[in-house]
Amino acid sequence: MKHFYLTEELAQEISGAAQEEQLFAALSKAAERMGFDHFALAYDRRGDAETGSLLVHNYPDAWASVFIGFDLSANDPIRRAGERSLTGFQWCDVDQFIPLSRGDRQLLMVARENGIGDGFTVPRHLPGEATGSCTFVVNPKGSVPTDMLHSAEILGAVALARARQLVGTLPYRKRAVLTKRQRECVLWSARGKTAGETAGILGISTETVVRHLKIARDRYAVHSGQLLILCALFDGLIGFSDIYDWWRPHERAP
Amino acid sequence: MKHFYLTEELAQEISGAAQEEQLFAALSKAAERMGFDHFALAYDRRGDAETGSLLVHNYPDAWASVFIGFDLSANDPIRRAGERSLTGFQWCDVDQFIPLSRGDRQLLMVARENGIGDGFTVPRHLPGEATGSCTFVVNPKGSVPTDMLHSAEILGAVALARARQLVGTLPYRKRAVLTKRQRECVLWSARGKTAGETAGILGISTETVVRHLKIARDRYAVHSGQLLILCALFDGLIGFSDIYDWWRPHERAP
DNA sequence: GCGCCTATACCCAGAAATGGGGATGCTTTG
DNA sequence: CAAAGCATCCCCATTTCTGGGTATAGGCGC
Repeated sequence: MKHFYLTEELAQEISGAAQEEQLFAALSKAAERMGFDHFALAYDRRGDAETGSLLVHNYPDAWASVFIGFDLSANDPIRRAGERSLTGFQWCDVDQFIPLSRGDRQLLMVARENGIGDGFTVPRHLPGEATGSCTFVVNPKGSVPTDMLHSAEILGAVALARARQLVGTLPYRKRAVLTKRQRECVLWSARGKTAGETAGILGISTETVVRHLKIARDRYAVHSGQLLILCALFDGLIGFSDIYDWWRPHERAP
Repeated sequence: MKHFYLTEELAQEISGAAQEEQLFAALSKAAERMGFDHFALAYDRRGDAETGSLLVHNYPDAWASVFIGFDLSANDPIRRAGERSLTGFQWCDVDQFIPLSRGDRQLLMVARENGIGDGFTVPRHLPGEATGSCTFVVNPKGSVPTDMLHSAEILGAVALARARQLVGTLPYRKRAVLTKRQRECVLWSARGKTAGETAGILGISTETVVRHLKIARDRYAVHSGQLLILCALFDGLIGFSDIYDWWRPHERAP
């Protein structure tokens, strides 16, 4: 496969980028070599806009100023589609992932007028920590080099992993010392049970459950049950999958 | 690169698997060809344990029965690490992602006694929809074929994408299940603020905050504030770092 | 044995959440 | 344009949480 060595070389460069500038250079080169005209790498660690996000791109100035200036990203259908795909996808296929509203189509039209044609986006998500995407774009007149999508998928993933390293992960916090019983009470609380229900499940009195939860809150020095389970979740005392099945999927308004 | 054609061929087989049995066969073959002894593919679409999850593996019977029978997966450190990594990772490196408790190490020891040595796990997450992982494992005496990790990463991702297709996607739900104001209220709630405090922060009445939170709970069809913020967290409406600074590191009892 | 921690249980009082009802402007969307 | 959704405010009653005090029994290590 003729592209393999190229991909390998570009991946090395991307993952070796020590700073944003080098990442820019490496991705610019990667996009060009693959036959794309632009790239955009966005990594968003939630909550901390200053140090928690990274946006590197070589979009045309016109589009960049429109897209970022007007904060169109909030309604970006590509971003929404990225939340529904495990793998990279071509923009012309987004309607396979999400329905496009009139506003969405309009946004894509405006993009086209600003030099942004079709594209290929590699999404990655870390539940509770961050979302990111790496996009390669061609001009409106050009077409996506479909024989390079495999490479684009790999390079996008590499770039996102590097972005996460540059941005930094969330600081680690040591596990709290909760006893077994306390953890059980926290877990059932996280599953939406009231103290009374938990008492029934564990076969102890409501008062005791209340007491366990109070001690757990004290341990974490928080004053609300919400924060308590977030602490426990972040500590790894409980995991998302411990609670997946306890809130029902339910039908939401179409 | 000598592995390239192999990877390509195996990827074709995996992504072409029409049913679970074929996926099993394709992944068995892939694991073997790469120099691994076992594989395990887990895909968990939220909320529907019966049709929403897929578990395919060729682990030794002893370990499979222990691991699944005793539901050790709930405490699996590999699973937790997978929630903290954008890319595939080797098991011997998990302590770079999460701290290992004594129980965690014990679990890994037990695994080792049951024929499960080191491994390489490819995690993928879709916030609000599912989490999955594809793992390749070597025997305790063997060692992970590090020159094949690139292939493993690709094949794991392909397998997970196929698993998602087999399991089916969740019916599309637009991201803004919650309006901006509702999200704000949820966020401050997650930060441990009461409705009254949130009202002060947002400059609206307490009643309105209460109403927003009620609507949010209704949207997710849950009955507690705890579950509400977990839903929001899982949906990606809020992130850990949104709340990280709102619960104090606090000194815990030594 | 003694101290420390844990699990268990109970009481109280105030604060907060939860689940209903209704109403008004305003923007967005089809 | 008309319908839908959003943000805002108000009322109500009930349940649950939260924080404080107190106590007994058992396990564990020193």
